[in-house]
Amino acid sequence: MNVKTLCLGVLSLGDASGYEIRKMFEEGRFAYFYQASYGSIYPALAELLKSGDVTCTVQAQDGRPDKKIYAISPMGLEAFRAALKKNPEMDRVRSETLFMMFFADQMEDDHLADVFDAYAELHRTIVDKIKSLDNEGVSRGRRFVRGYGLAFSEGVLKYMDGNREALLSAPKGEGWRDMEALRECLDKQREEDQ
Amino acid sequence: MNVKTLCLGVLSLGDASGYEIRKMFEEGRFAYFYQASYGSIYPALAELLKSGDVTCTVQAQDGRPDKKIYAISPMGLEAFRAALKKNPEMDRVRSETLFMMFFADQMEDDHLADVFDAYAELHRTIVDKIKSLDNEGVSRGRRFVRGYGLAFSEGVLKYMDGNREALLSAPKGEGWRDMEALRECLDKQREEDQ
DNA sequence: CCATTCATATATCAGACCGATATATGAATA
DNA sequence: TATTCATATATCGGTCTGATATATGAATGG
Repeated sequence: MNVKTLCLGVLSLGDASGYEIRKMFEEGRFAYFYQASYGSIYPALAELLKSGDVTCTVQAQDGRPDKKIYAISPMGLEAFRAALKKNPEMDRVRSETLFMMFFADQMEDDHLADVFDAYAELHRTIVDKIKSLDNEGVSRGRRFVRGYGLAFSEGVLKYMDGNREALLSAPKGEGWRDMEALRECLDKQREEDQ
Repeated sequence: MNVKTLCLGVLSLGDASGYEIRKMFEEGRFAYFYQASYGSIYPALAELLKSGDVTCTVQAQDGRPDKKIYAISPMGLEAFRAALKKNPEMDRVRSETLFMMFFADQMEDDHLADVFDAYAELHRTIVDKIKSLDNEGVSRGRRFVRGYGLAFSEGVLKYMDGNREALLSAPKGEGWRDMEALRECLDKQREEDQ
């Protein structure tokens, strides 16, 4: 599912500018489960315009650059519907926080606690945000992804709150090595190589 | 956190080949919260070798290509530790399933049910897999990310199981448009433009 | 009151990453 | 026996990102 399909999805709900589309993916309603940046959105819109999948009108603004409003075309809607008929690819997650915490034993205790607490706070913020949303007149698909997001953040938050001390106070485990042991290892290897 | 840092993280736990590193990210212990492919791993290892952050030994194998085993160096371990001292970037998630389900009203009912059920089954598989793991002798960081993953999948699975019928049977909402209404809209716009 | 930062707008481009592909083996499956 | 998968090494064209550029006004801080 490339960025052109993402843009068609957005436009299937209503006309929007490139700036607005980016905002939805980086800060708005899609931000929790998909991202797209200016670097891919504007080229995608240009190609969609070229292929006839979208149309574009320019709005002059007072004291601001002109605004380009994109609208999906029947051809574009058909292309989007075709994409919805496919089987989705596997989710792809990149969490620097979880990756770092996997190496908790190699982190400084204070920093580990900071990273942990910031992540918990982020989930708290997400829970509060989703709970404050009004679901009246909202499509079932949108309600579902909100509920999914709420269940996800509440679930991990509960786990984190209940395991904070267990993690931060646990003894450092096996399988990691400190600097001295590694240097000895490499020194010995260098001697053997000579 | 680029792929070189990811590789250093892996090698801080033990020596590994490029093939093994890729397996850990695409199928193994990191797959749920980070990915890296051959296309980025091999170039990253080459650069780490060049910069002295890793060392490499070649193992001949019977009837198979030679195996290159990479080991982290003291310099590399220092670089990884420096990375762990930083604040992590925001998580980035790309979920084609959630994006598609956001547009549930535009999906065919049978396909919507198929995608939903496949996603629920995936989470069930994750729950079973994590529950079957033996946590004895496992580092606290690793235990934490397992617990986090379990809480996440259990939480969303419970939500999905409890909301399946509500989603699949809900009436199609507002805010979307069918093909005919859109065509009318565009026809009218075209008339106005002439 | 002025400088800085943020928001609203349009874009581009160098660099990072991916997935398909290539090559070379053996093992498993139909 | 042919096909597919696993174990190994890589590369490269295509996609995407994030920083940057330009052009405005609004908000904030000194």
